[in-house]
Amino acid sequence: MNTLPGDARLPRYQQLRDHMVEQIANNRWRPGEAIPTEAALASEFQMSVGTVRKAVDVLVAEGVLERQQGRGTFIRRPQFQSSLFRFFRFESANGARVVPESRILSIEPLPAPSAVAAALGLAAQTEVIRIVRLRLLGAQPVLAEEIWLARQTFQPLLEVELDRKGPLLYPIYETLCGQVVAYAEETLTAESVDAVQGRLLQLPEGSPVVVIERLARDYAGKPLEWRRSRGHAQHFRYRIDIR
Amino acid sequence: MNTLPGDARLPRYQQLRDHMVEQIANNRWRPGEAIPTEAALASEFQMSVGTVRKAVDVLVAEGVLERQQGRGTFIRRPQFQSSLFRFFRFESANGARVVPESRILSIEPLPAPSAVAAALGLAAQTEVIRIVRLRLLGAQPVLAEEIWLARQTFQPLLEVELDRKGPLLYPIYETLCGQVVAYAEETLTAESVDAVQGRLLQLPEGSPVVVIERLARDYAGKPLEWRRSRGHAQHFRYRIDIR
DNA sequence: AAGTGGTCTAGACCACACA
DNA sequence: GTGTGGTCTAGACCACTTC
Repeated sequence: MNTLPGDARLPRYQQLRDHMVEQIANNRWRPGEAIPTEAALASEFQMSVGTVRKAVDVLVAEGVLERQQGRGTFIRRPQFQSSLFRFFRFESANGARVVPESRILSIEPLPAPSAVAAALGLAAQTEVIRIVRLRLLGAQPVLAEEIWLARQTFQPLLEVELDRKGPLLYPIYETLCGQVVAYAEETLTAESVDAVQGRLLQLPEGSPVVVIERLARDYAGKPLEWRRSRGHAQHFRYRIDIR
Repeated sequence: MNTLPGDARLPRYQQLRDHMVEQIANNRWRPGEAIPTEAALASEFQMSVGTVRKAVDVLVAEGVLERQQGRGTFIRRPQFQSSLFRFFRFESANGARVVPESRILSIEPLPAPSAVAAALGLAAQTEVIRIVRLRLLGAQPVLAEEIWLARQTFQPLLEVELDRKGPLLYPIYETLCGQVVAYAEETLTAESVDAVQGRLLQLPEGSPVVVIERLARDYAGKPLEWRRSRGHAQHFRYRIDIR
């Protein structure tokens, strides 16, 4: 038995939803784990199973939870490497999808430029870490990325050989820095590549490139990472259903 | 009282959902109209209100219906002109969003090229209508569009002065041809503009443009229109939330 | 067989729209 | 006030997973 915090004017299923998000944000439940059964939650918070189901429905629709009939309901671990696949077609010679390798060109602490500080919600000049890296298929560069992180939180990254740890950063954030990326906002634009980026991507200056800016947040909504990725427009294809 | 058609092994709420989609597809209910109340549907199909609510929930999530507390549940009329706003920022001098004007450059019947026939689900060489038009803000072209329609269904378009009827085609399809666009699939790509399109858009050859291909369908899923729009990448910005 | 989520019921009361 | 959708209850039984 327990009582729900939060605004009592809200529907009870919303209060429960908010409470569960908070549990996840506070690492009470970890990604991949099962939450208590619907019956257990109903009895803990003195509500009917139907109300619990409605709260869970909301979180499933938001992509936070995942139901598995007969097994339980689990905290979903977001699959962010799929993000690039939504935008860029990276395929090996036989047509299988491939995660491009990663080559880190630089990683260094520096005072935050004002745009980065604003995006990450930091005071101007706060120390941040900038990572510049290339993503490659074989020898061919396909994406150039700039990644910005608060130094205070991500200091451990400066003390390891990142390139040894594979192309995906978010699992590293989780194991090394205890930070879980839960949501992200992405903005797509397109532009003509400049000389610097063109050299990185081995494209003639003026070639069309697609730019993806991403702000990644934890379950509590706190900004963790800001990154800007540029890729050759020729690999870019994005499909969407509208109504 | 009534019985539901369809696969009786499916959950009853799914059967009701399918039935309602069929009603809409057959123009039994028109966009903007209210569907029967939940209580009426429950008694008509001999199920509880909770089951009706679940069927309606699904259709609301799919964007087909819209609930209005205290008023009723309505067939949603899709607002497709907002599609371009999702991708391109068209603003007047004072920052307000504007629907670009339309200037039709050509409209003519011709045998379907094979790619168009495939997209529209027509036999090769079926007669189709091709519309080429520019979208402009003031004197400035911002989008160039190619639009393909089955001639048999859209013949009335050839017999009117389309430019007199405003920049939005879908309301015209509805009033003149009785066709309601319900869903669409869009594919985004980017490329360097060629000489022909560059002249239309008043851009130097090689400038980056974003290409949107759209296949629009009616409620029954039948393809109605295939179009390809090109716009200057500088106006392109698309934001998305991921999890 | 036991435990989980999935479907469904029949009712209650609340919040909002509208005449 | 009447009618609509919105919330919530307390059960029942089904389908699937796991032991």
